[in-house]
Amino acid sequence: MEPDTRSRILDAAEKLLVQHGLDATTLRMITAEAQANLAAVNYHFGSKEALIEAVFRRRLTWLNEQRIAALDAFEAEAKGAPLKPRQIVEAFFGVAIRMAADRNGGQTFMRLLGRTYTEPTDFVRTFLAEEYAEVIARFKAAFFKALPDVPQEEFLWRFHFMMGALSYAISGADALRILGPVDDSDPDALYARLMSFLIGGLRAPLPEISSKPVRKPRAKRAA
Amino acid sequence: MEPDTRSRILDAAEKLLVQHGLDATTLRMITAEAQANLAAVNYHFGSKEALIEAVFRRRLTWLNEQRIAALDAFEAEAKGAPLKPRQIVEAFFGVAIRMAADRNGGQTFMRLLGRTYTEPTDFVRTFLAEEYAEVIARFKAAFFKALPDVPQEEFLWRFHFMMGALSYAISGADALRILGPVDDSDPDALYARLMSFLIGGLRAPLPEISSKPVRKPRAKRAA
DNA sequence: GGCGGTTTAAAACACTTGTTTGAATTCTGC
DNA sequence: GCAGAATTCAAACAAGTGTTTTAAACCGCC
Repeated sequence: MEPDTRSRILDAAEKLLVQHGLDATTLRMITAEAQANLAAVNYHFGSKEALIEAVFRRRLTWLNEQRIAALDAFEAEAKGAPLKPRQIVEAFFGVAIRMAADRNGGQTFMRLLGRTYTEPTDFVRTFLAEEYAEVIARFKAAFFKALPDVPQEEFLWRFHFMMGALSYAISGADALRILGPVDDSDPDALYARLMSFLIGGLRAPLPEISSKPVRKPRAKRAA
Repeated sequence: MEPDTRSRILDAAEKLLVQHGLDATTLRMITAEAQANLAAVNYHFGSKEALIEAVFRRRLTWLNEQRIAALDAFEAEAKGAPLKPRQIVEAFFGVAIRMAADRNGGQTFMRLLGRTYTEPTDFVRTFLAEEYAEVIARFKAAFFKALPDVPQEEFLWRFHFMMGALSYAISGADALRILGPVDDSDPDALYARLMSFLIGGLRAPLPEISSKPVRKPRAKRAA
């Protein structure tokens, strides 16, 4: 209860949004959790949409700055030479995983982000796109330089797949409970696991794609 | 307008749920799209929750039956020998991708499923868990047989990551628009891309989990 | 025909949503 | 102290939610 109302609302909103989703989280839930008056959110933020945007922006800008900083560091170290794919993956996804490991709010936020990425309300999507624009451009360039023989479109898809794996990695045991009981308490282990999976997927042999529909070599069941 | 009201409602609900999410989709939107009366959904299904459950169950049971059938076919072919990891991946994820390629409703549903897996309302999660129970058990067993060196927990995580990649693969251009313009019109290409990525990730070298004192001495390739 | 069960229709139900209002209260600088 | 701004508060707002109700229309069938 110590920080000011505005911060308490942001924290409460972050926590509840990841639990219930964007639409199912009501202002009354948020203000109750934040021990603030209902009207406070409209007073401090103007609307529910603006509040949600503030929740995202608060951490997302920082996250992407960290990503770019990590990339800068690797590139300075490389002195113009192409980076190793592993370094680029580390700069983008490692930073995210590390933020997700931060019990001090970062974990909550990353789960929210992972969930929202595929399920965007329109206003969140456009806002996410602009917030990601710079970091995406930087990493695309780095990857094309590191793996010049990988077609652009192919790489974009793999990057997309990697984002999916990251998202599920962060949402963690919530969804994993469907598969079976696992331990997600060790962030270092999760980091190592995800990294090796991502690198393996990124460096997989390029698929053979013909422009015309190909017959799928599939073993039809005998039954 | 040809089929009966119940089917029209199911189709309309499926279409709208993937567009707006579980909570943001209202019964009035659904009944308007289905050209049915508002009360029809409560008459035919009992409640909104029951309708959503029916939307999922209609295709999900069939999907998982297909997965088990595909696994059965491979196992019959192998005559007791362990399957190749690629076959198991094909049986689980290939079937899903192929259903997602079906423009005749399957695509819509798979996007809905991928989105819902990480963002589950409580009742959807418990229902998903029971609907997945059998297929998960079968595939866990097949994988453990095929890759005896891989610790169970390690495999569960990789399976989880693969689900994430699948989910993003299916949600496709919607989310990819953040990365840049790509073509997701060719389902065969998507299938080939995802498969090679998944196999690459699954067969990646096992990570070294340093935090635990017990080391895995046989940390060779995962397959 | 007309009847019984099934389906649709319109309206109202009780409730929750985000937002606004206008008066109290607290804080700030002097 | 105290004016003036900033913040909090309780209450109400209009609009939208899922659900229920009641009557009307439809259907197959003897």
